[in-house]
Amino acid sequence: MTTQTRATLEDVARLAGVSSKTVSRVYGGAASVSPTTREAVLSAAKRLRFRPNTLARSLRSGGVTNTVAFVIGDIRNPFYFHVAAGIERELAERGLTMILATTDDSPDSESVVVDALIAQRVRALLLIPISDDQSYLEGERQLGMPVISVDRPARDLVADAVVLDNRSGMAEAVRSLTAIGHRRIGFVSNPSEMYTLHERLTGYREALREVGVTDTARWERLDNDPSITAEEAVRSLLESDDPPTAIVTGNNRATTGAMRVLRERGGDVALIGFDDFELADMLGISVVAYDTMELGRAAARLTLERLDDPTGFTRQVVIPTRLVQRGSGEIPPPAA
Amino acid sequence: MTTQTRATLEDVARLAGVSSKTVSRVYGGAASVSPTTREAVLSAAKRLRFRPNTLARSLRSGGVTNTVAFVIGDIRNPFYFHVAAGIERELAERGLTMILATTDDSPDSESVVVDALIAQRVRALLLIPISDDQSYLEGERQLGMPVISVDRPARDLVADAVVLDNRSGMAEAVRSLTAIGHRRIGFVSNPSEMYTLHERLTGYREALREVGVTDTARWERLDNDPSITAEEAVRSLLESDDPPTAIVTGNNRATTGAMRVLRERGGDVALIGFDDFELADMLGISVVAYDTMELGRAAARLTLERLDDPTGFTRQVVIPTRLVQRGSGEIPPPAA
DNA sequence: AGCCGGGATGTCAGCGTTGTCTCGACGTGT
DNA sequence: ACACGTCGAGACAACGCTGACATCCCGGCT
Repeated sequence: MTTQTRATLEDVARLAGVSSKTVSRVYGGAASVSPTTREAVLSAAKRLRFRPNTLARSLRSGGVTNTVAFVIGDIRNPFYFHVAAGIERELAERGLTMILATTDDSPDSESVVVDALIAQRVRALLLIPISDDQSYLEGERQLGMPVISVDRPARDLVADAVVLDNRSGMAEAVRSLTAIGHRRIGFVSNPSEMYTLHERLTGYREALREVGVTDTARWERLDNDPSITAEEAVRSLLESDDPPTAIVTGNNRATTGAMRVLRERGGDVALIGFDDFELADMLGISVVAYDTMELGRAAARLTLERLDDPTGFTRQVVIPTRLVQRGSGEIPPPAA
Repeated sequence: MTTQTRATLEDVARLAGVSSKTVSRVYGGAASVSPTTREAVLSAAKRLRFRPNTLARSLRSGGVTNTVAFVIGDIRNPFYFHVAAGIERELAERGLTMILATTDDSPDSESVVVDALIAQRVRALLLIPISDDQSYLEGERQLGMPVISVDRPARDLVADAVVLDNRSGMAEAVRSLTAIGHRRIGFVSNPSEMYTLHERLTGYREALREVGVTDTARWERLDNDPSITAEEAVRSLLESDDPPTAIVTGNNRATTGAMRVLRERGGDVALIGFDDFELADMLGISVVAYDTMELGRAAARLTLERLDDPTGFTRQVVIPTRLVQRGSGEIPPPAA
């Protein structure tokens, strides 16, 4: 009574009394099939619970699937999944499916994971680069596979990319602090990815240089040693000979860490974080915010663009940031 | 100079001077190939940038892919993502890939989305059911497709499931409140899914009945009207004739809402939320917590189990909850 | 010398689908 | 009555791969 095996075009054709090609035509759309035949086919298909086999279809039609891969480092990071959400949304509108793959933040596994995806003949590749060389993708690119780099540019590979306006976002934050009189401003970052850190740090230095502060090294705490937490970094800053009157952080984990320390110490040090986070409004934390989902959407749009025009010039899309003032960033320095 | 089309087994075979079957054997693993030949094949493959075509392989070998689908309502919900993370982790260890699909919380699109996934011949189907009838999956189940229901049981379908211990989790929370003297306890929930809401509400009522409180209706605010926010619900509760001295919430959005209202009113009403959330520790909010990733991991393990033993009895895994006391839930009633 | 076993390789067909080509039937215009 | 175009439908091959089976060669045994 139960079908042991899945129905194929042939099965449907046999039941409907037509050839398999006719069934194919019914599903394929375009070609001409008489209404009577179409009906017969559809009812047979329904009876057999027929589902066209996308695999076979893809194989026949030049190996093109409707699947796009998004490669991320660590799926637990909420940042990544907001981006993924944006991608998924935008792709779904074009009937593309997103498949998510992770490298567990291990640079070595990046190319392994990507290889597996290519073996699955994904239609395009979106990735947050973590290895320091993406040149292994050059061949794919030449074969027409769109490669889109997200959150940071690819290394040694010409590829479309979507990045944040890291530098000016951070500069804006620091300027808002110097505007109210701060000069000694700390920069704290958790171990984090080189590119974004570098850009944000540059923005920080630029903004301070504008008000004549050039020797910022003593206020920079960017330990890439994962054993040193942002909390410790902030404590060491505040206990130094020349403690800052304000702190900016390089990412949201650092912001939370800094927040905890500043809270327990009482609140006269200003704080502005990079990356918005839930409940930041409630906690009164000023941040450099941006539309995380839009980062994904933009990446997806770039993908579609590249699919439509494989030989076009590669583009880099920059997502703007904005300073959200909620209190913590508007605390003036002690002696004004 | 650039290969215009992707290399196939044939191409590699020709270059290596062997038959395509031999190349297949090199990649397939098991069979015996002399070291010399293997070398020749591998170097030819490398030269041609050959990547085996998983699609073709799957097609040939009975249409089985290594892809598992996870169907969720709204990808922006962080809850889903933690679950997805758990699934991905657990599946990756077995070489399975997770593909994420969303229904945009529209019950009607559930079966459409699932259909598309089946057309892709996914190996198993994990879903957070949102339509009120999953019987359309019965055929697939009979064809041996594992169907795992996550966070709530499937409707009208025998399927493995992973759920939270909603009822006793909530009961524990309420008991902790009655233990310190609360009797008038409000239950506030945002519009949310029926099953979990029902279970949690039942736990709430049970715990109150244990201390002789049976008429709880006046303290229940479970508007499924999305236009009524949790904030409003809490306000209306507090302004009623018989205001509660403590509030429990049915999900994390409701918790945040309640928290905001209680904060602005000053803090003599106790609050325990269902679902943990980031920074809850910092805000001192007591919650019923559970391991979100574990929910996903358990679902994935169930999937693997069902793949290994397609005819075994279906199981329901219950993820335990635990009460995390952080202050807001330990506020005693005014007149103790 | 003749036979057997087994390792290394090849041949062939077919997985489910669709592109290409072909064929028959029917309608139209002269 | 005949040529011609159009439309619906089928036959066949092929997409890239692997399972089943065949073949070949060589060492070891009687």
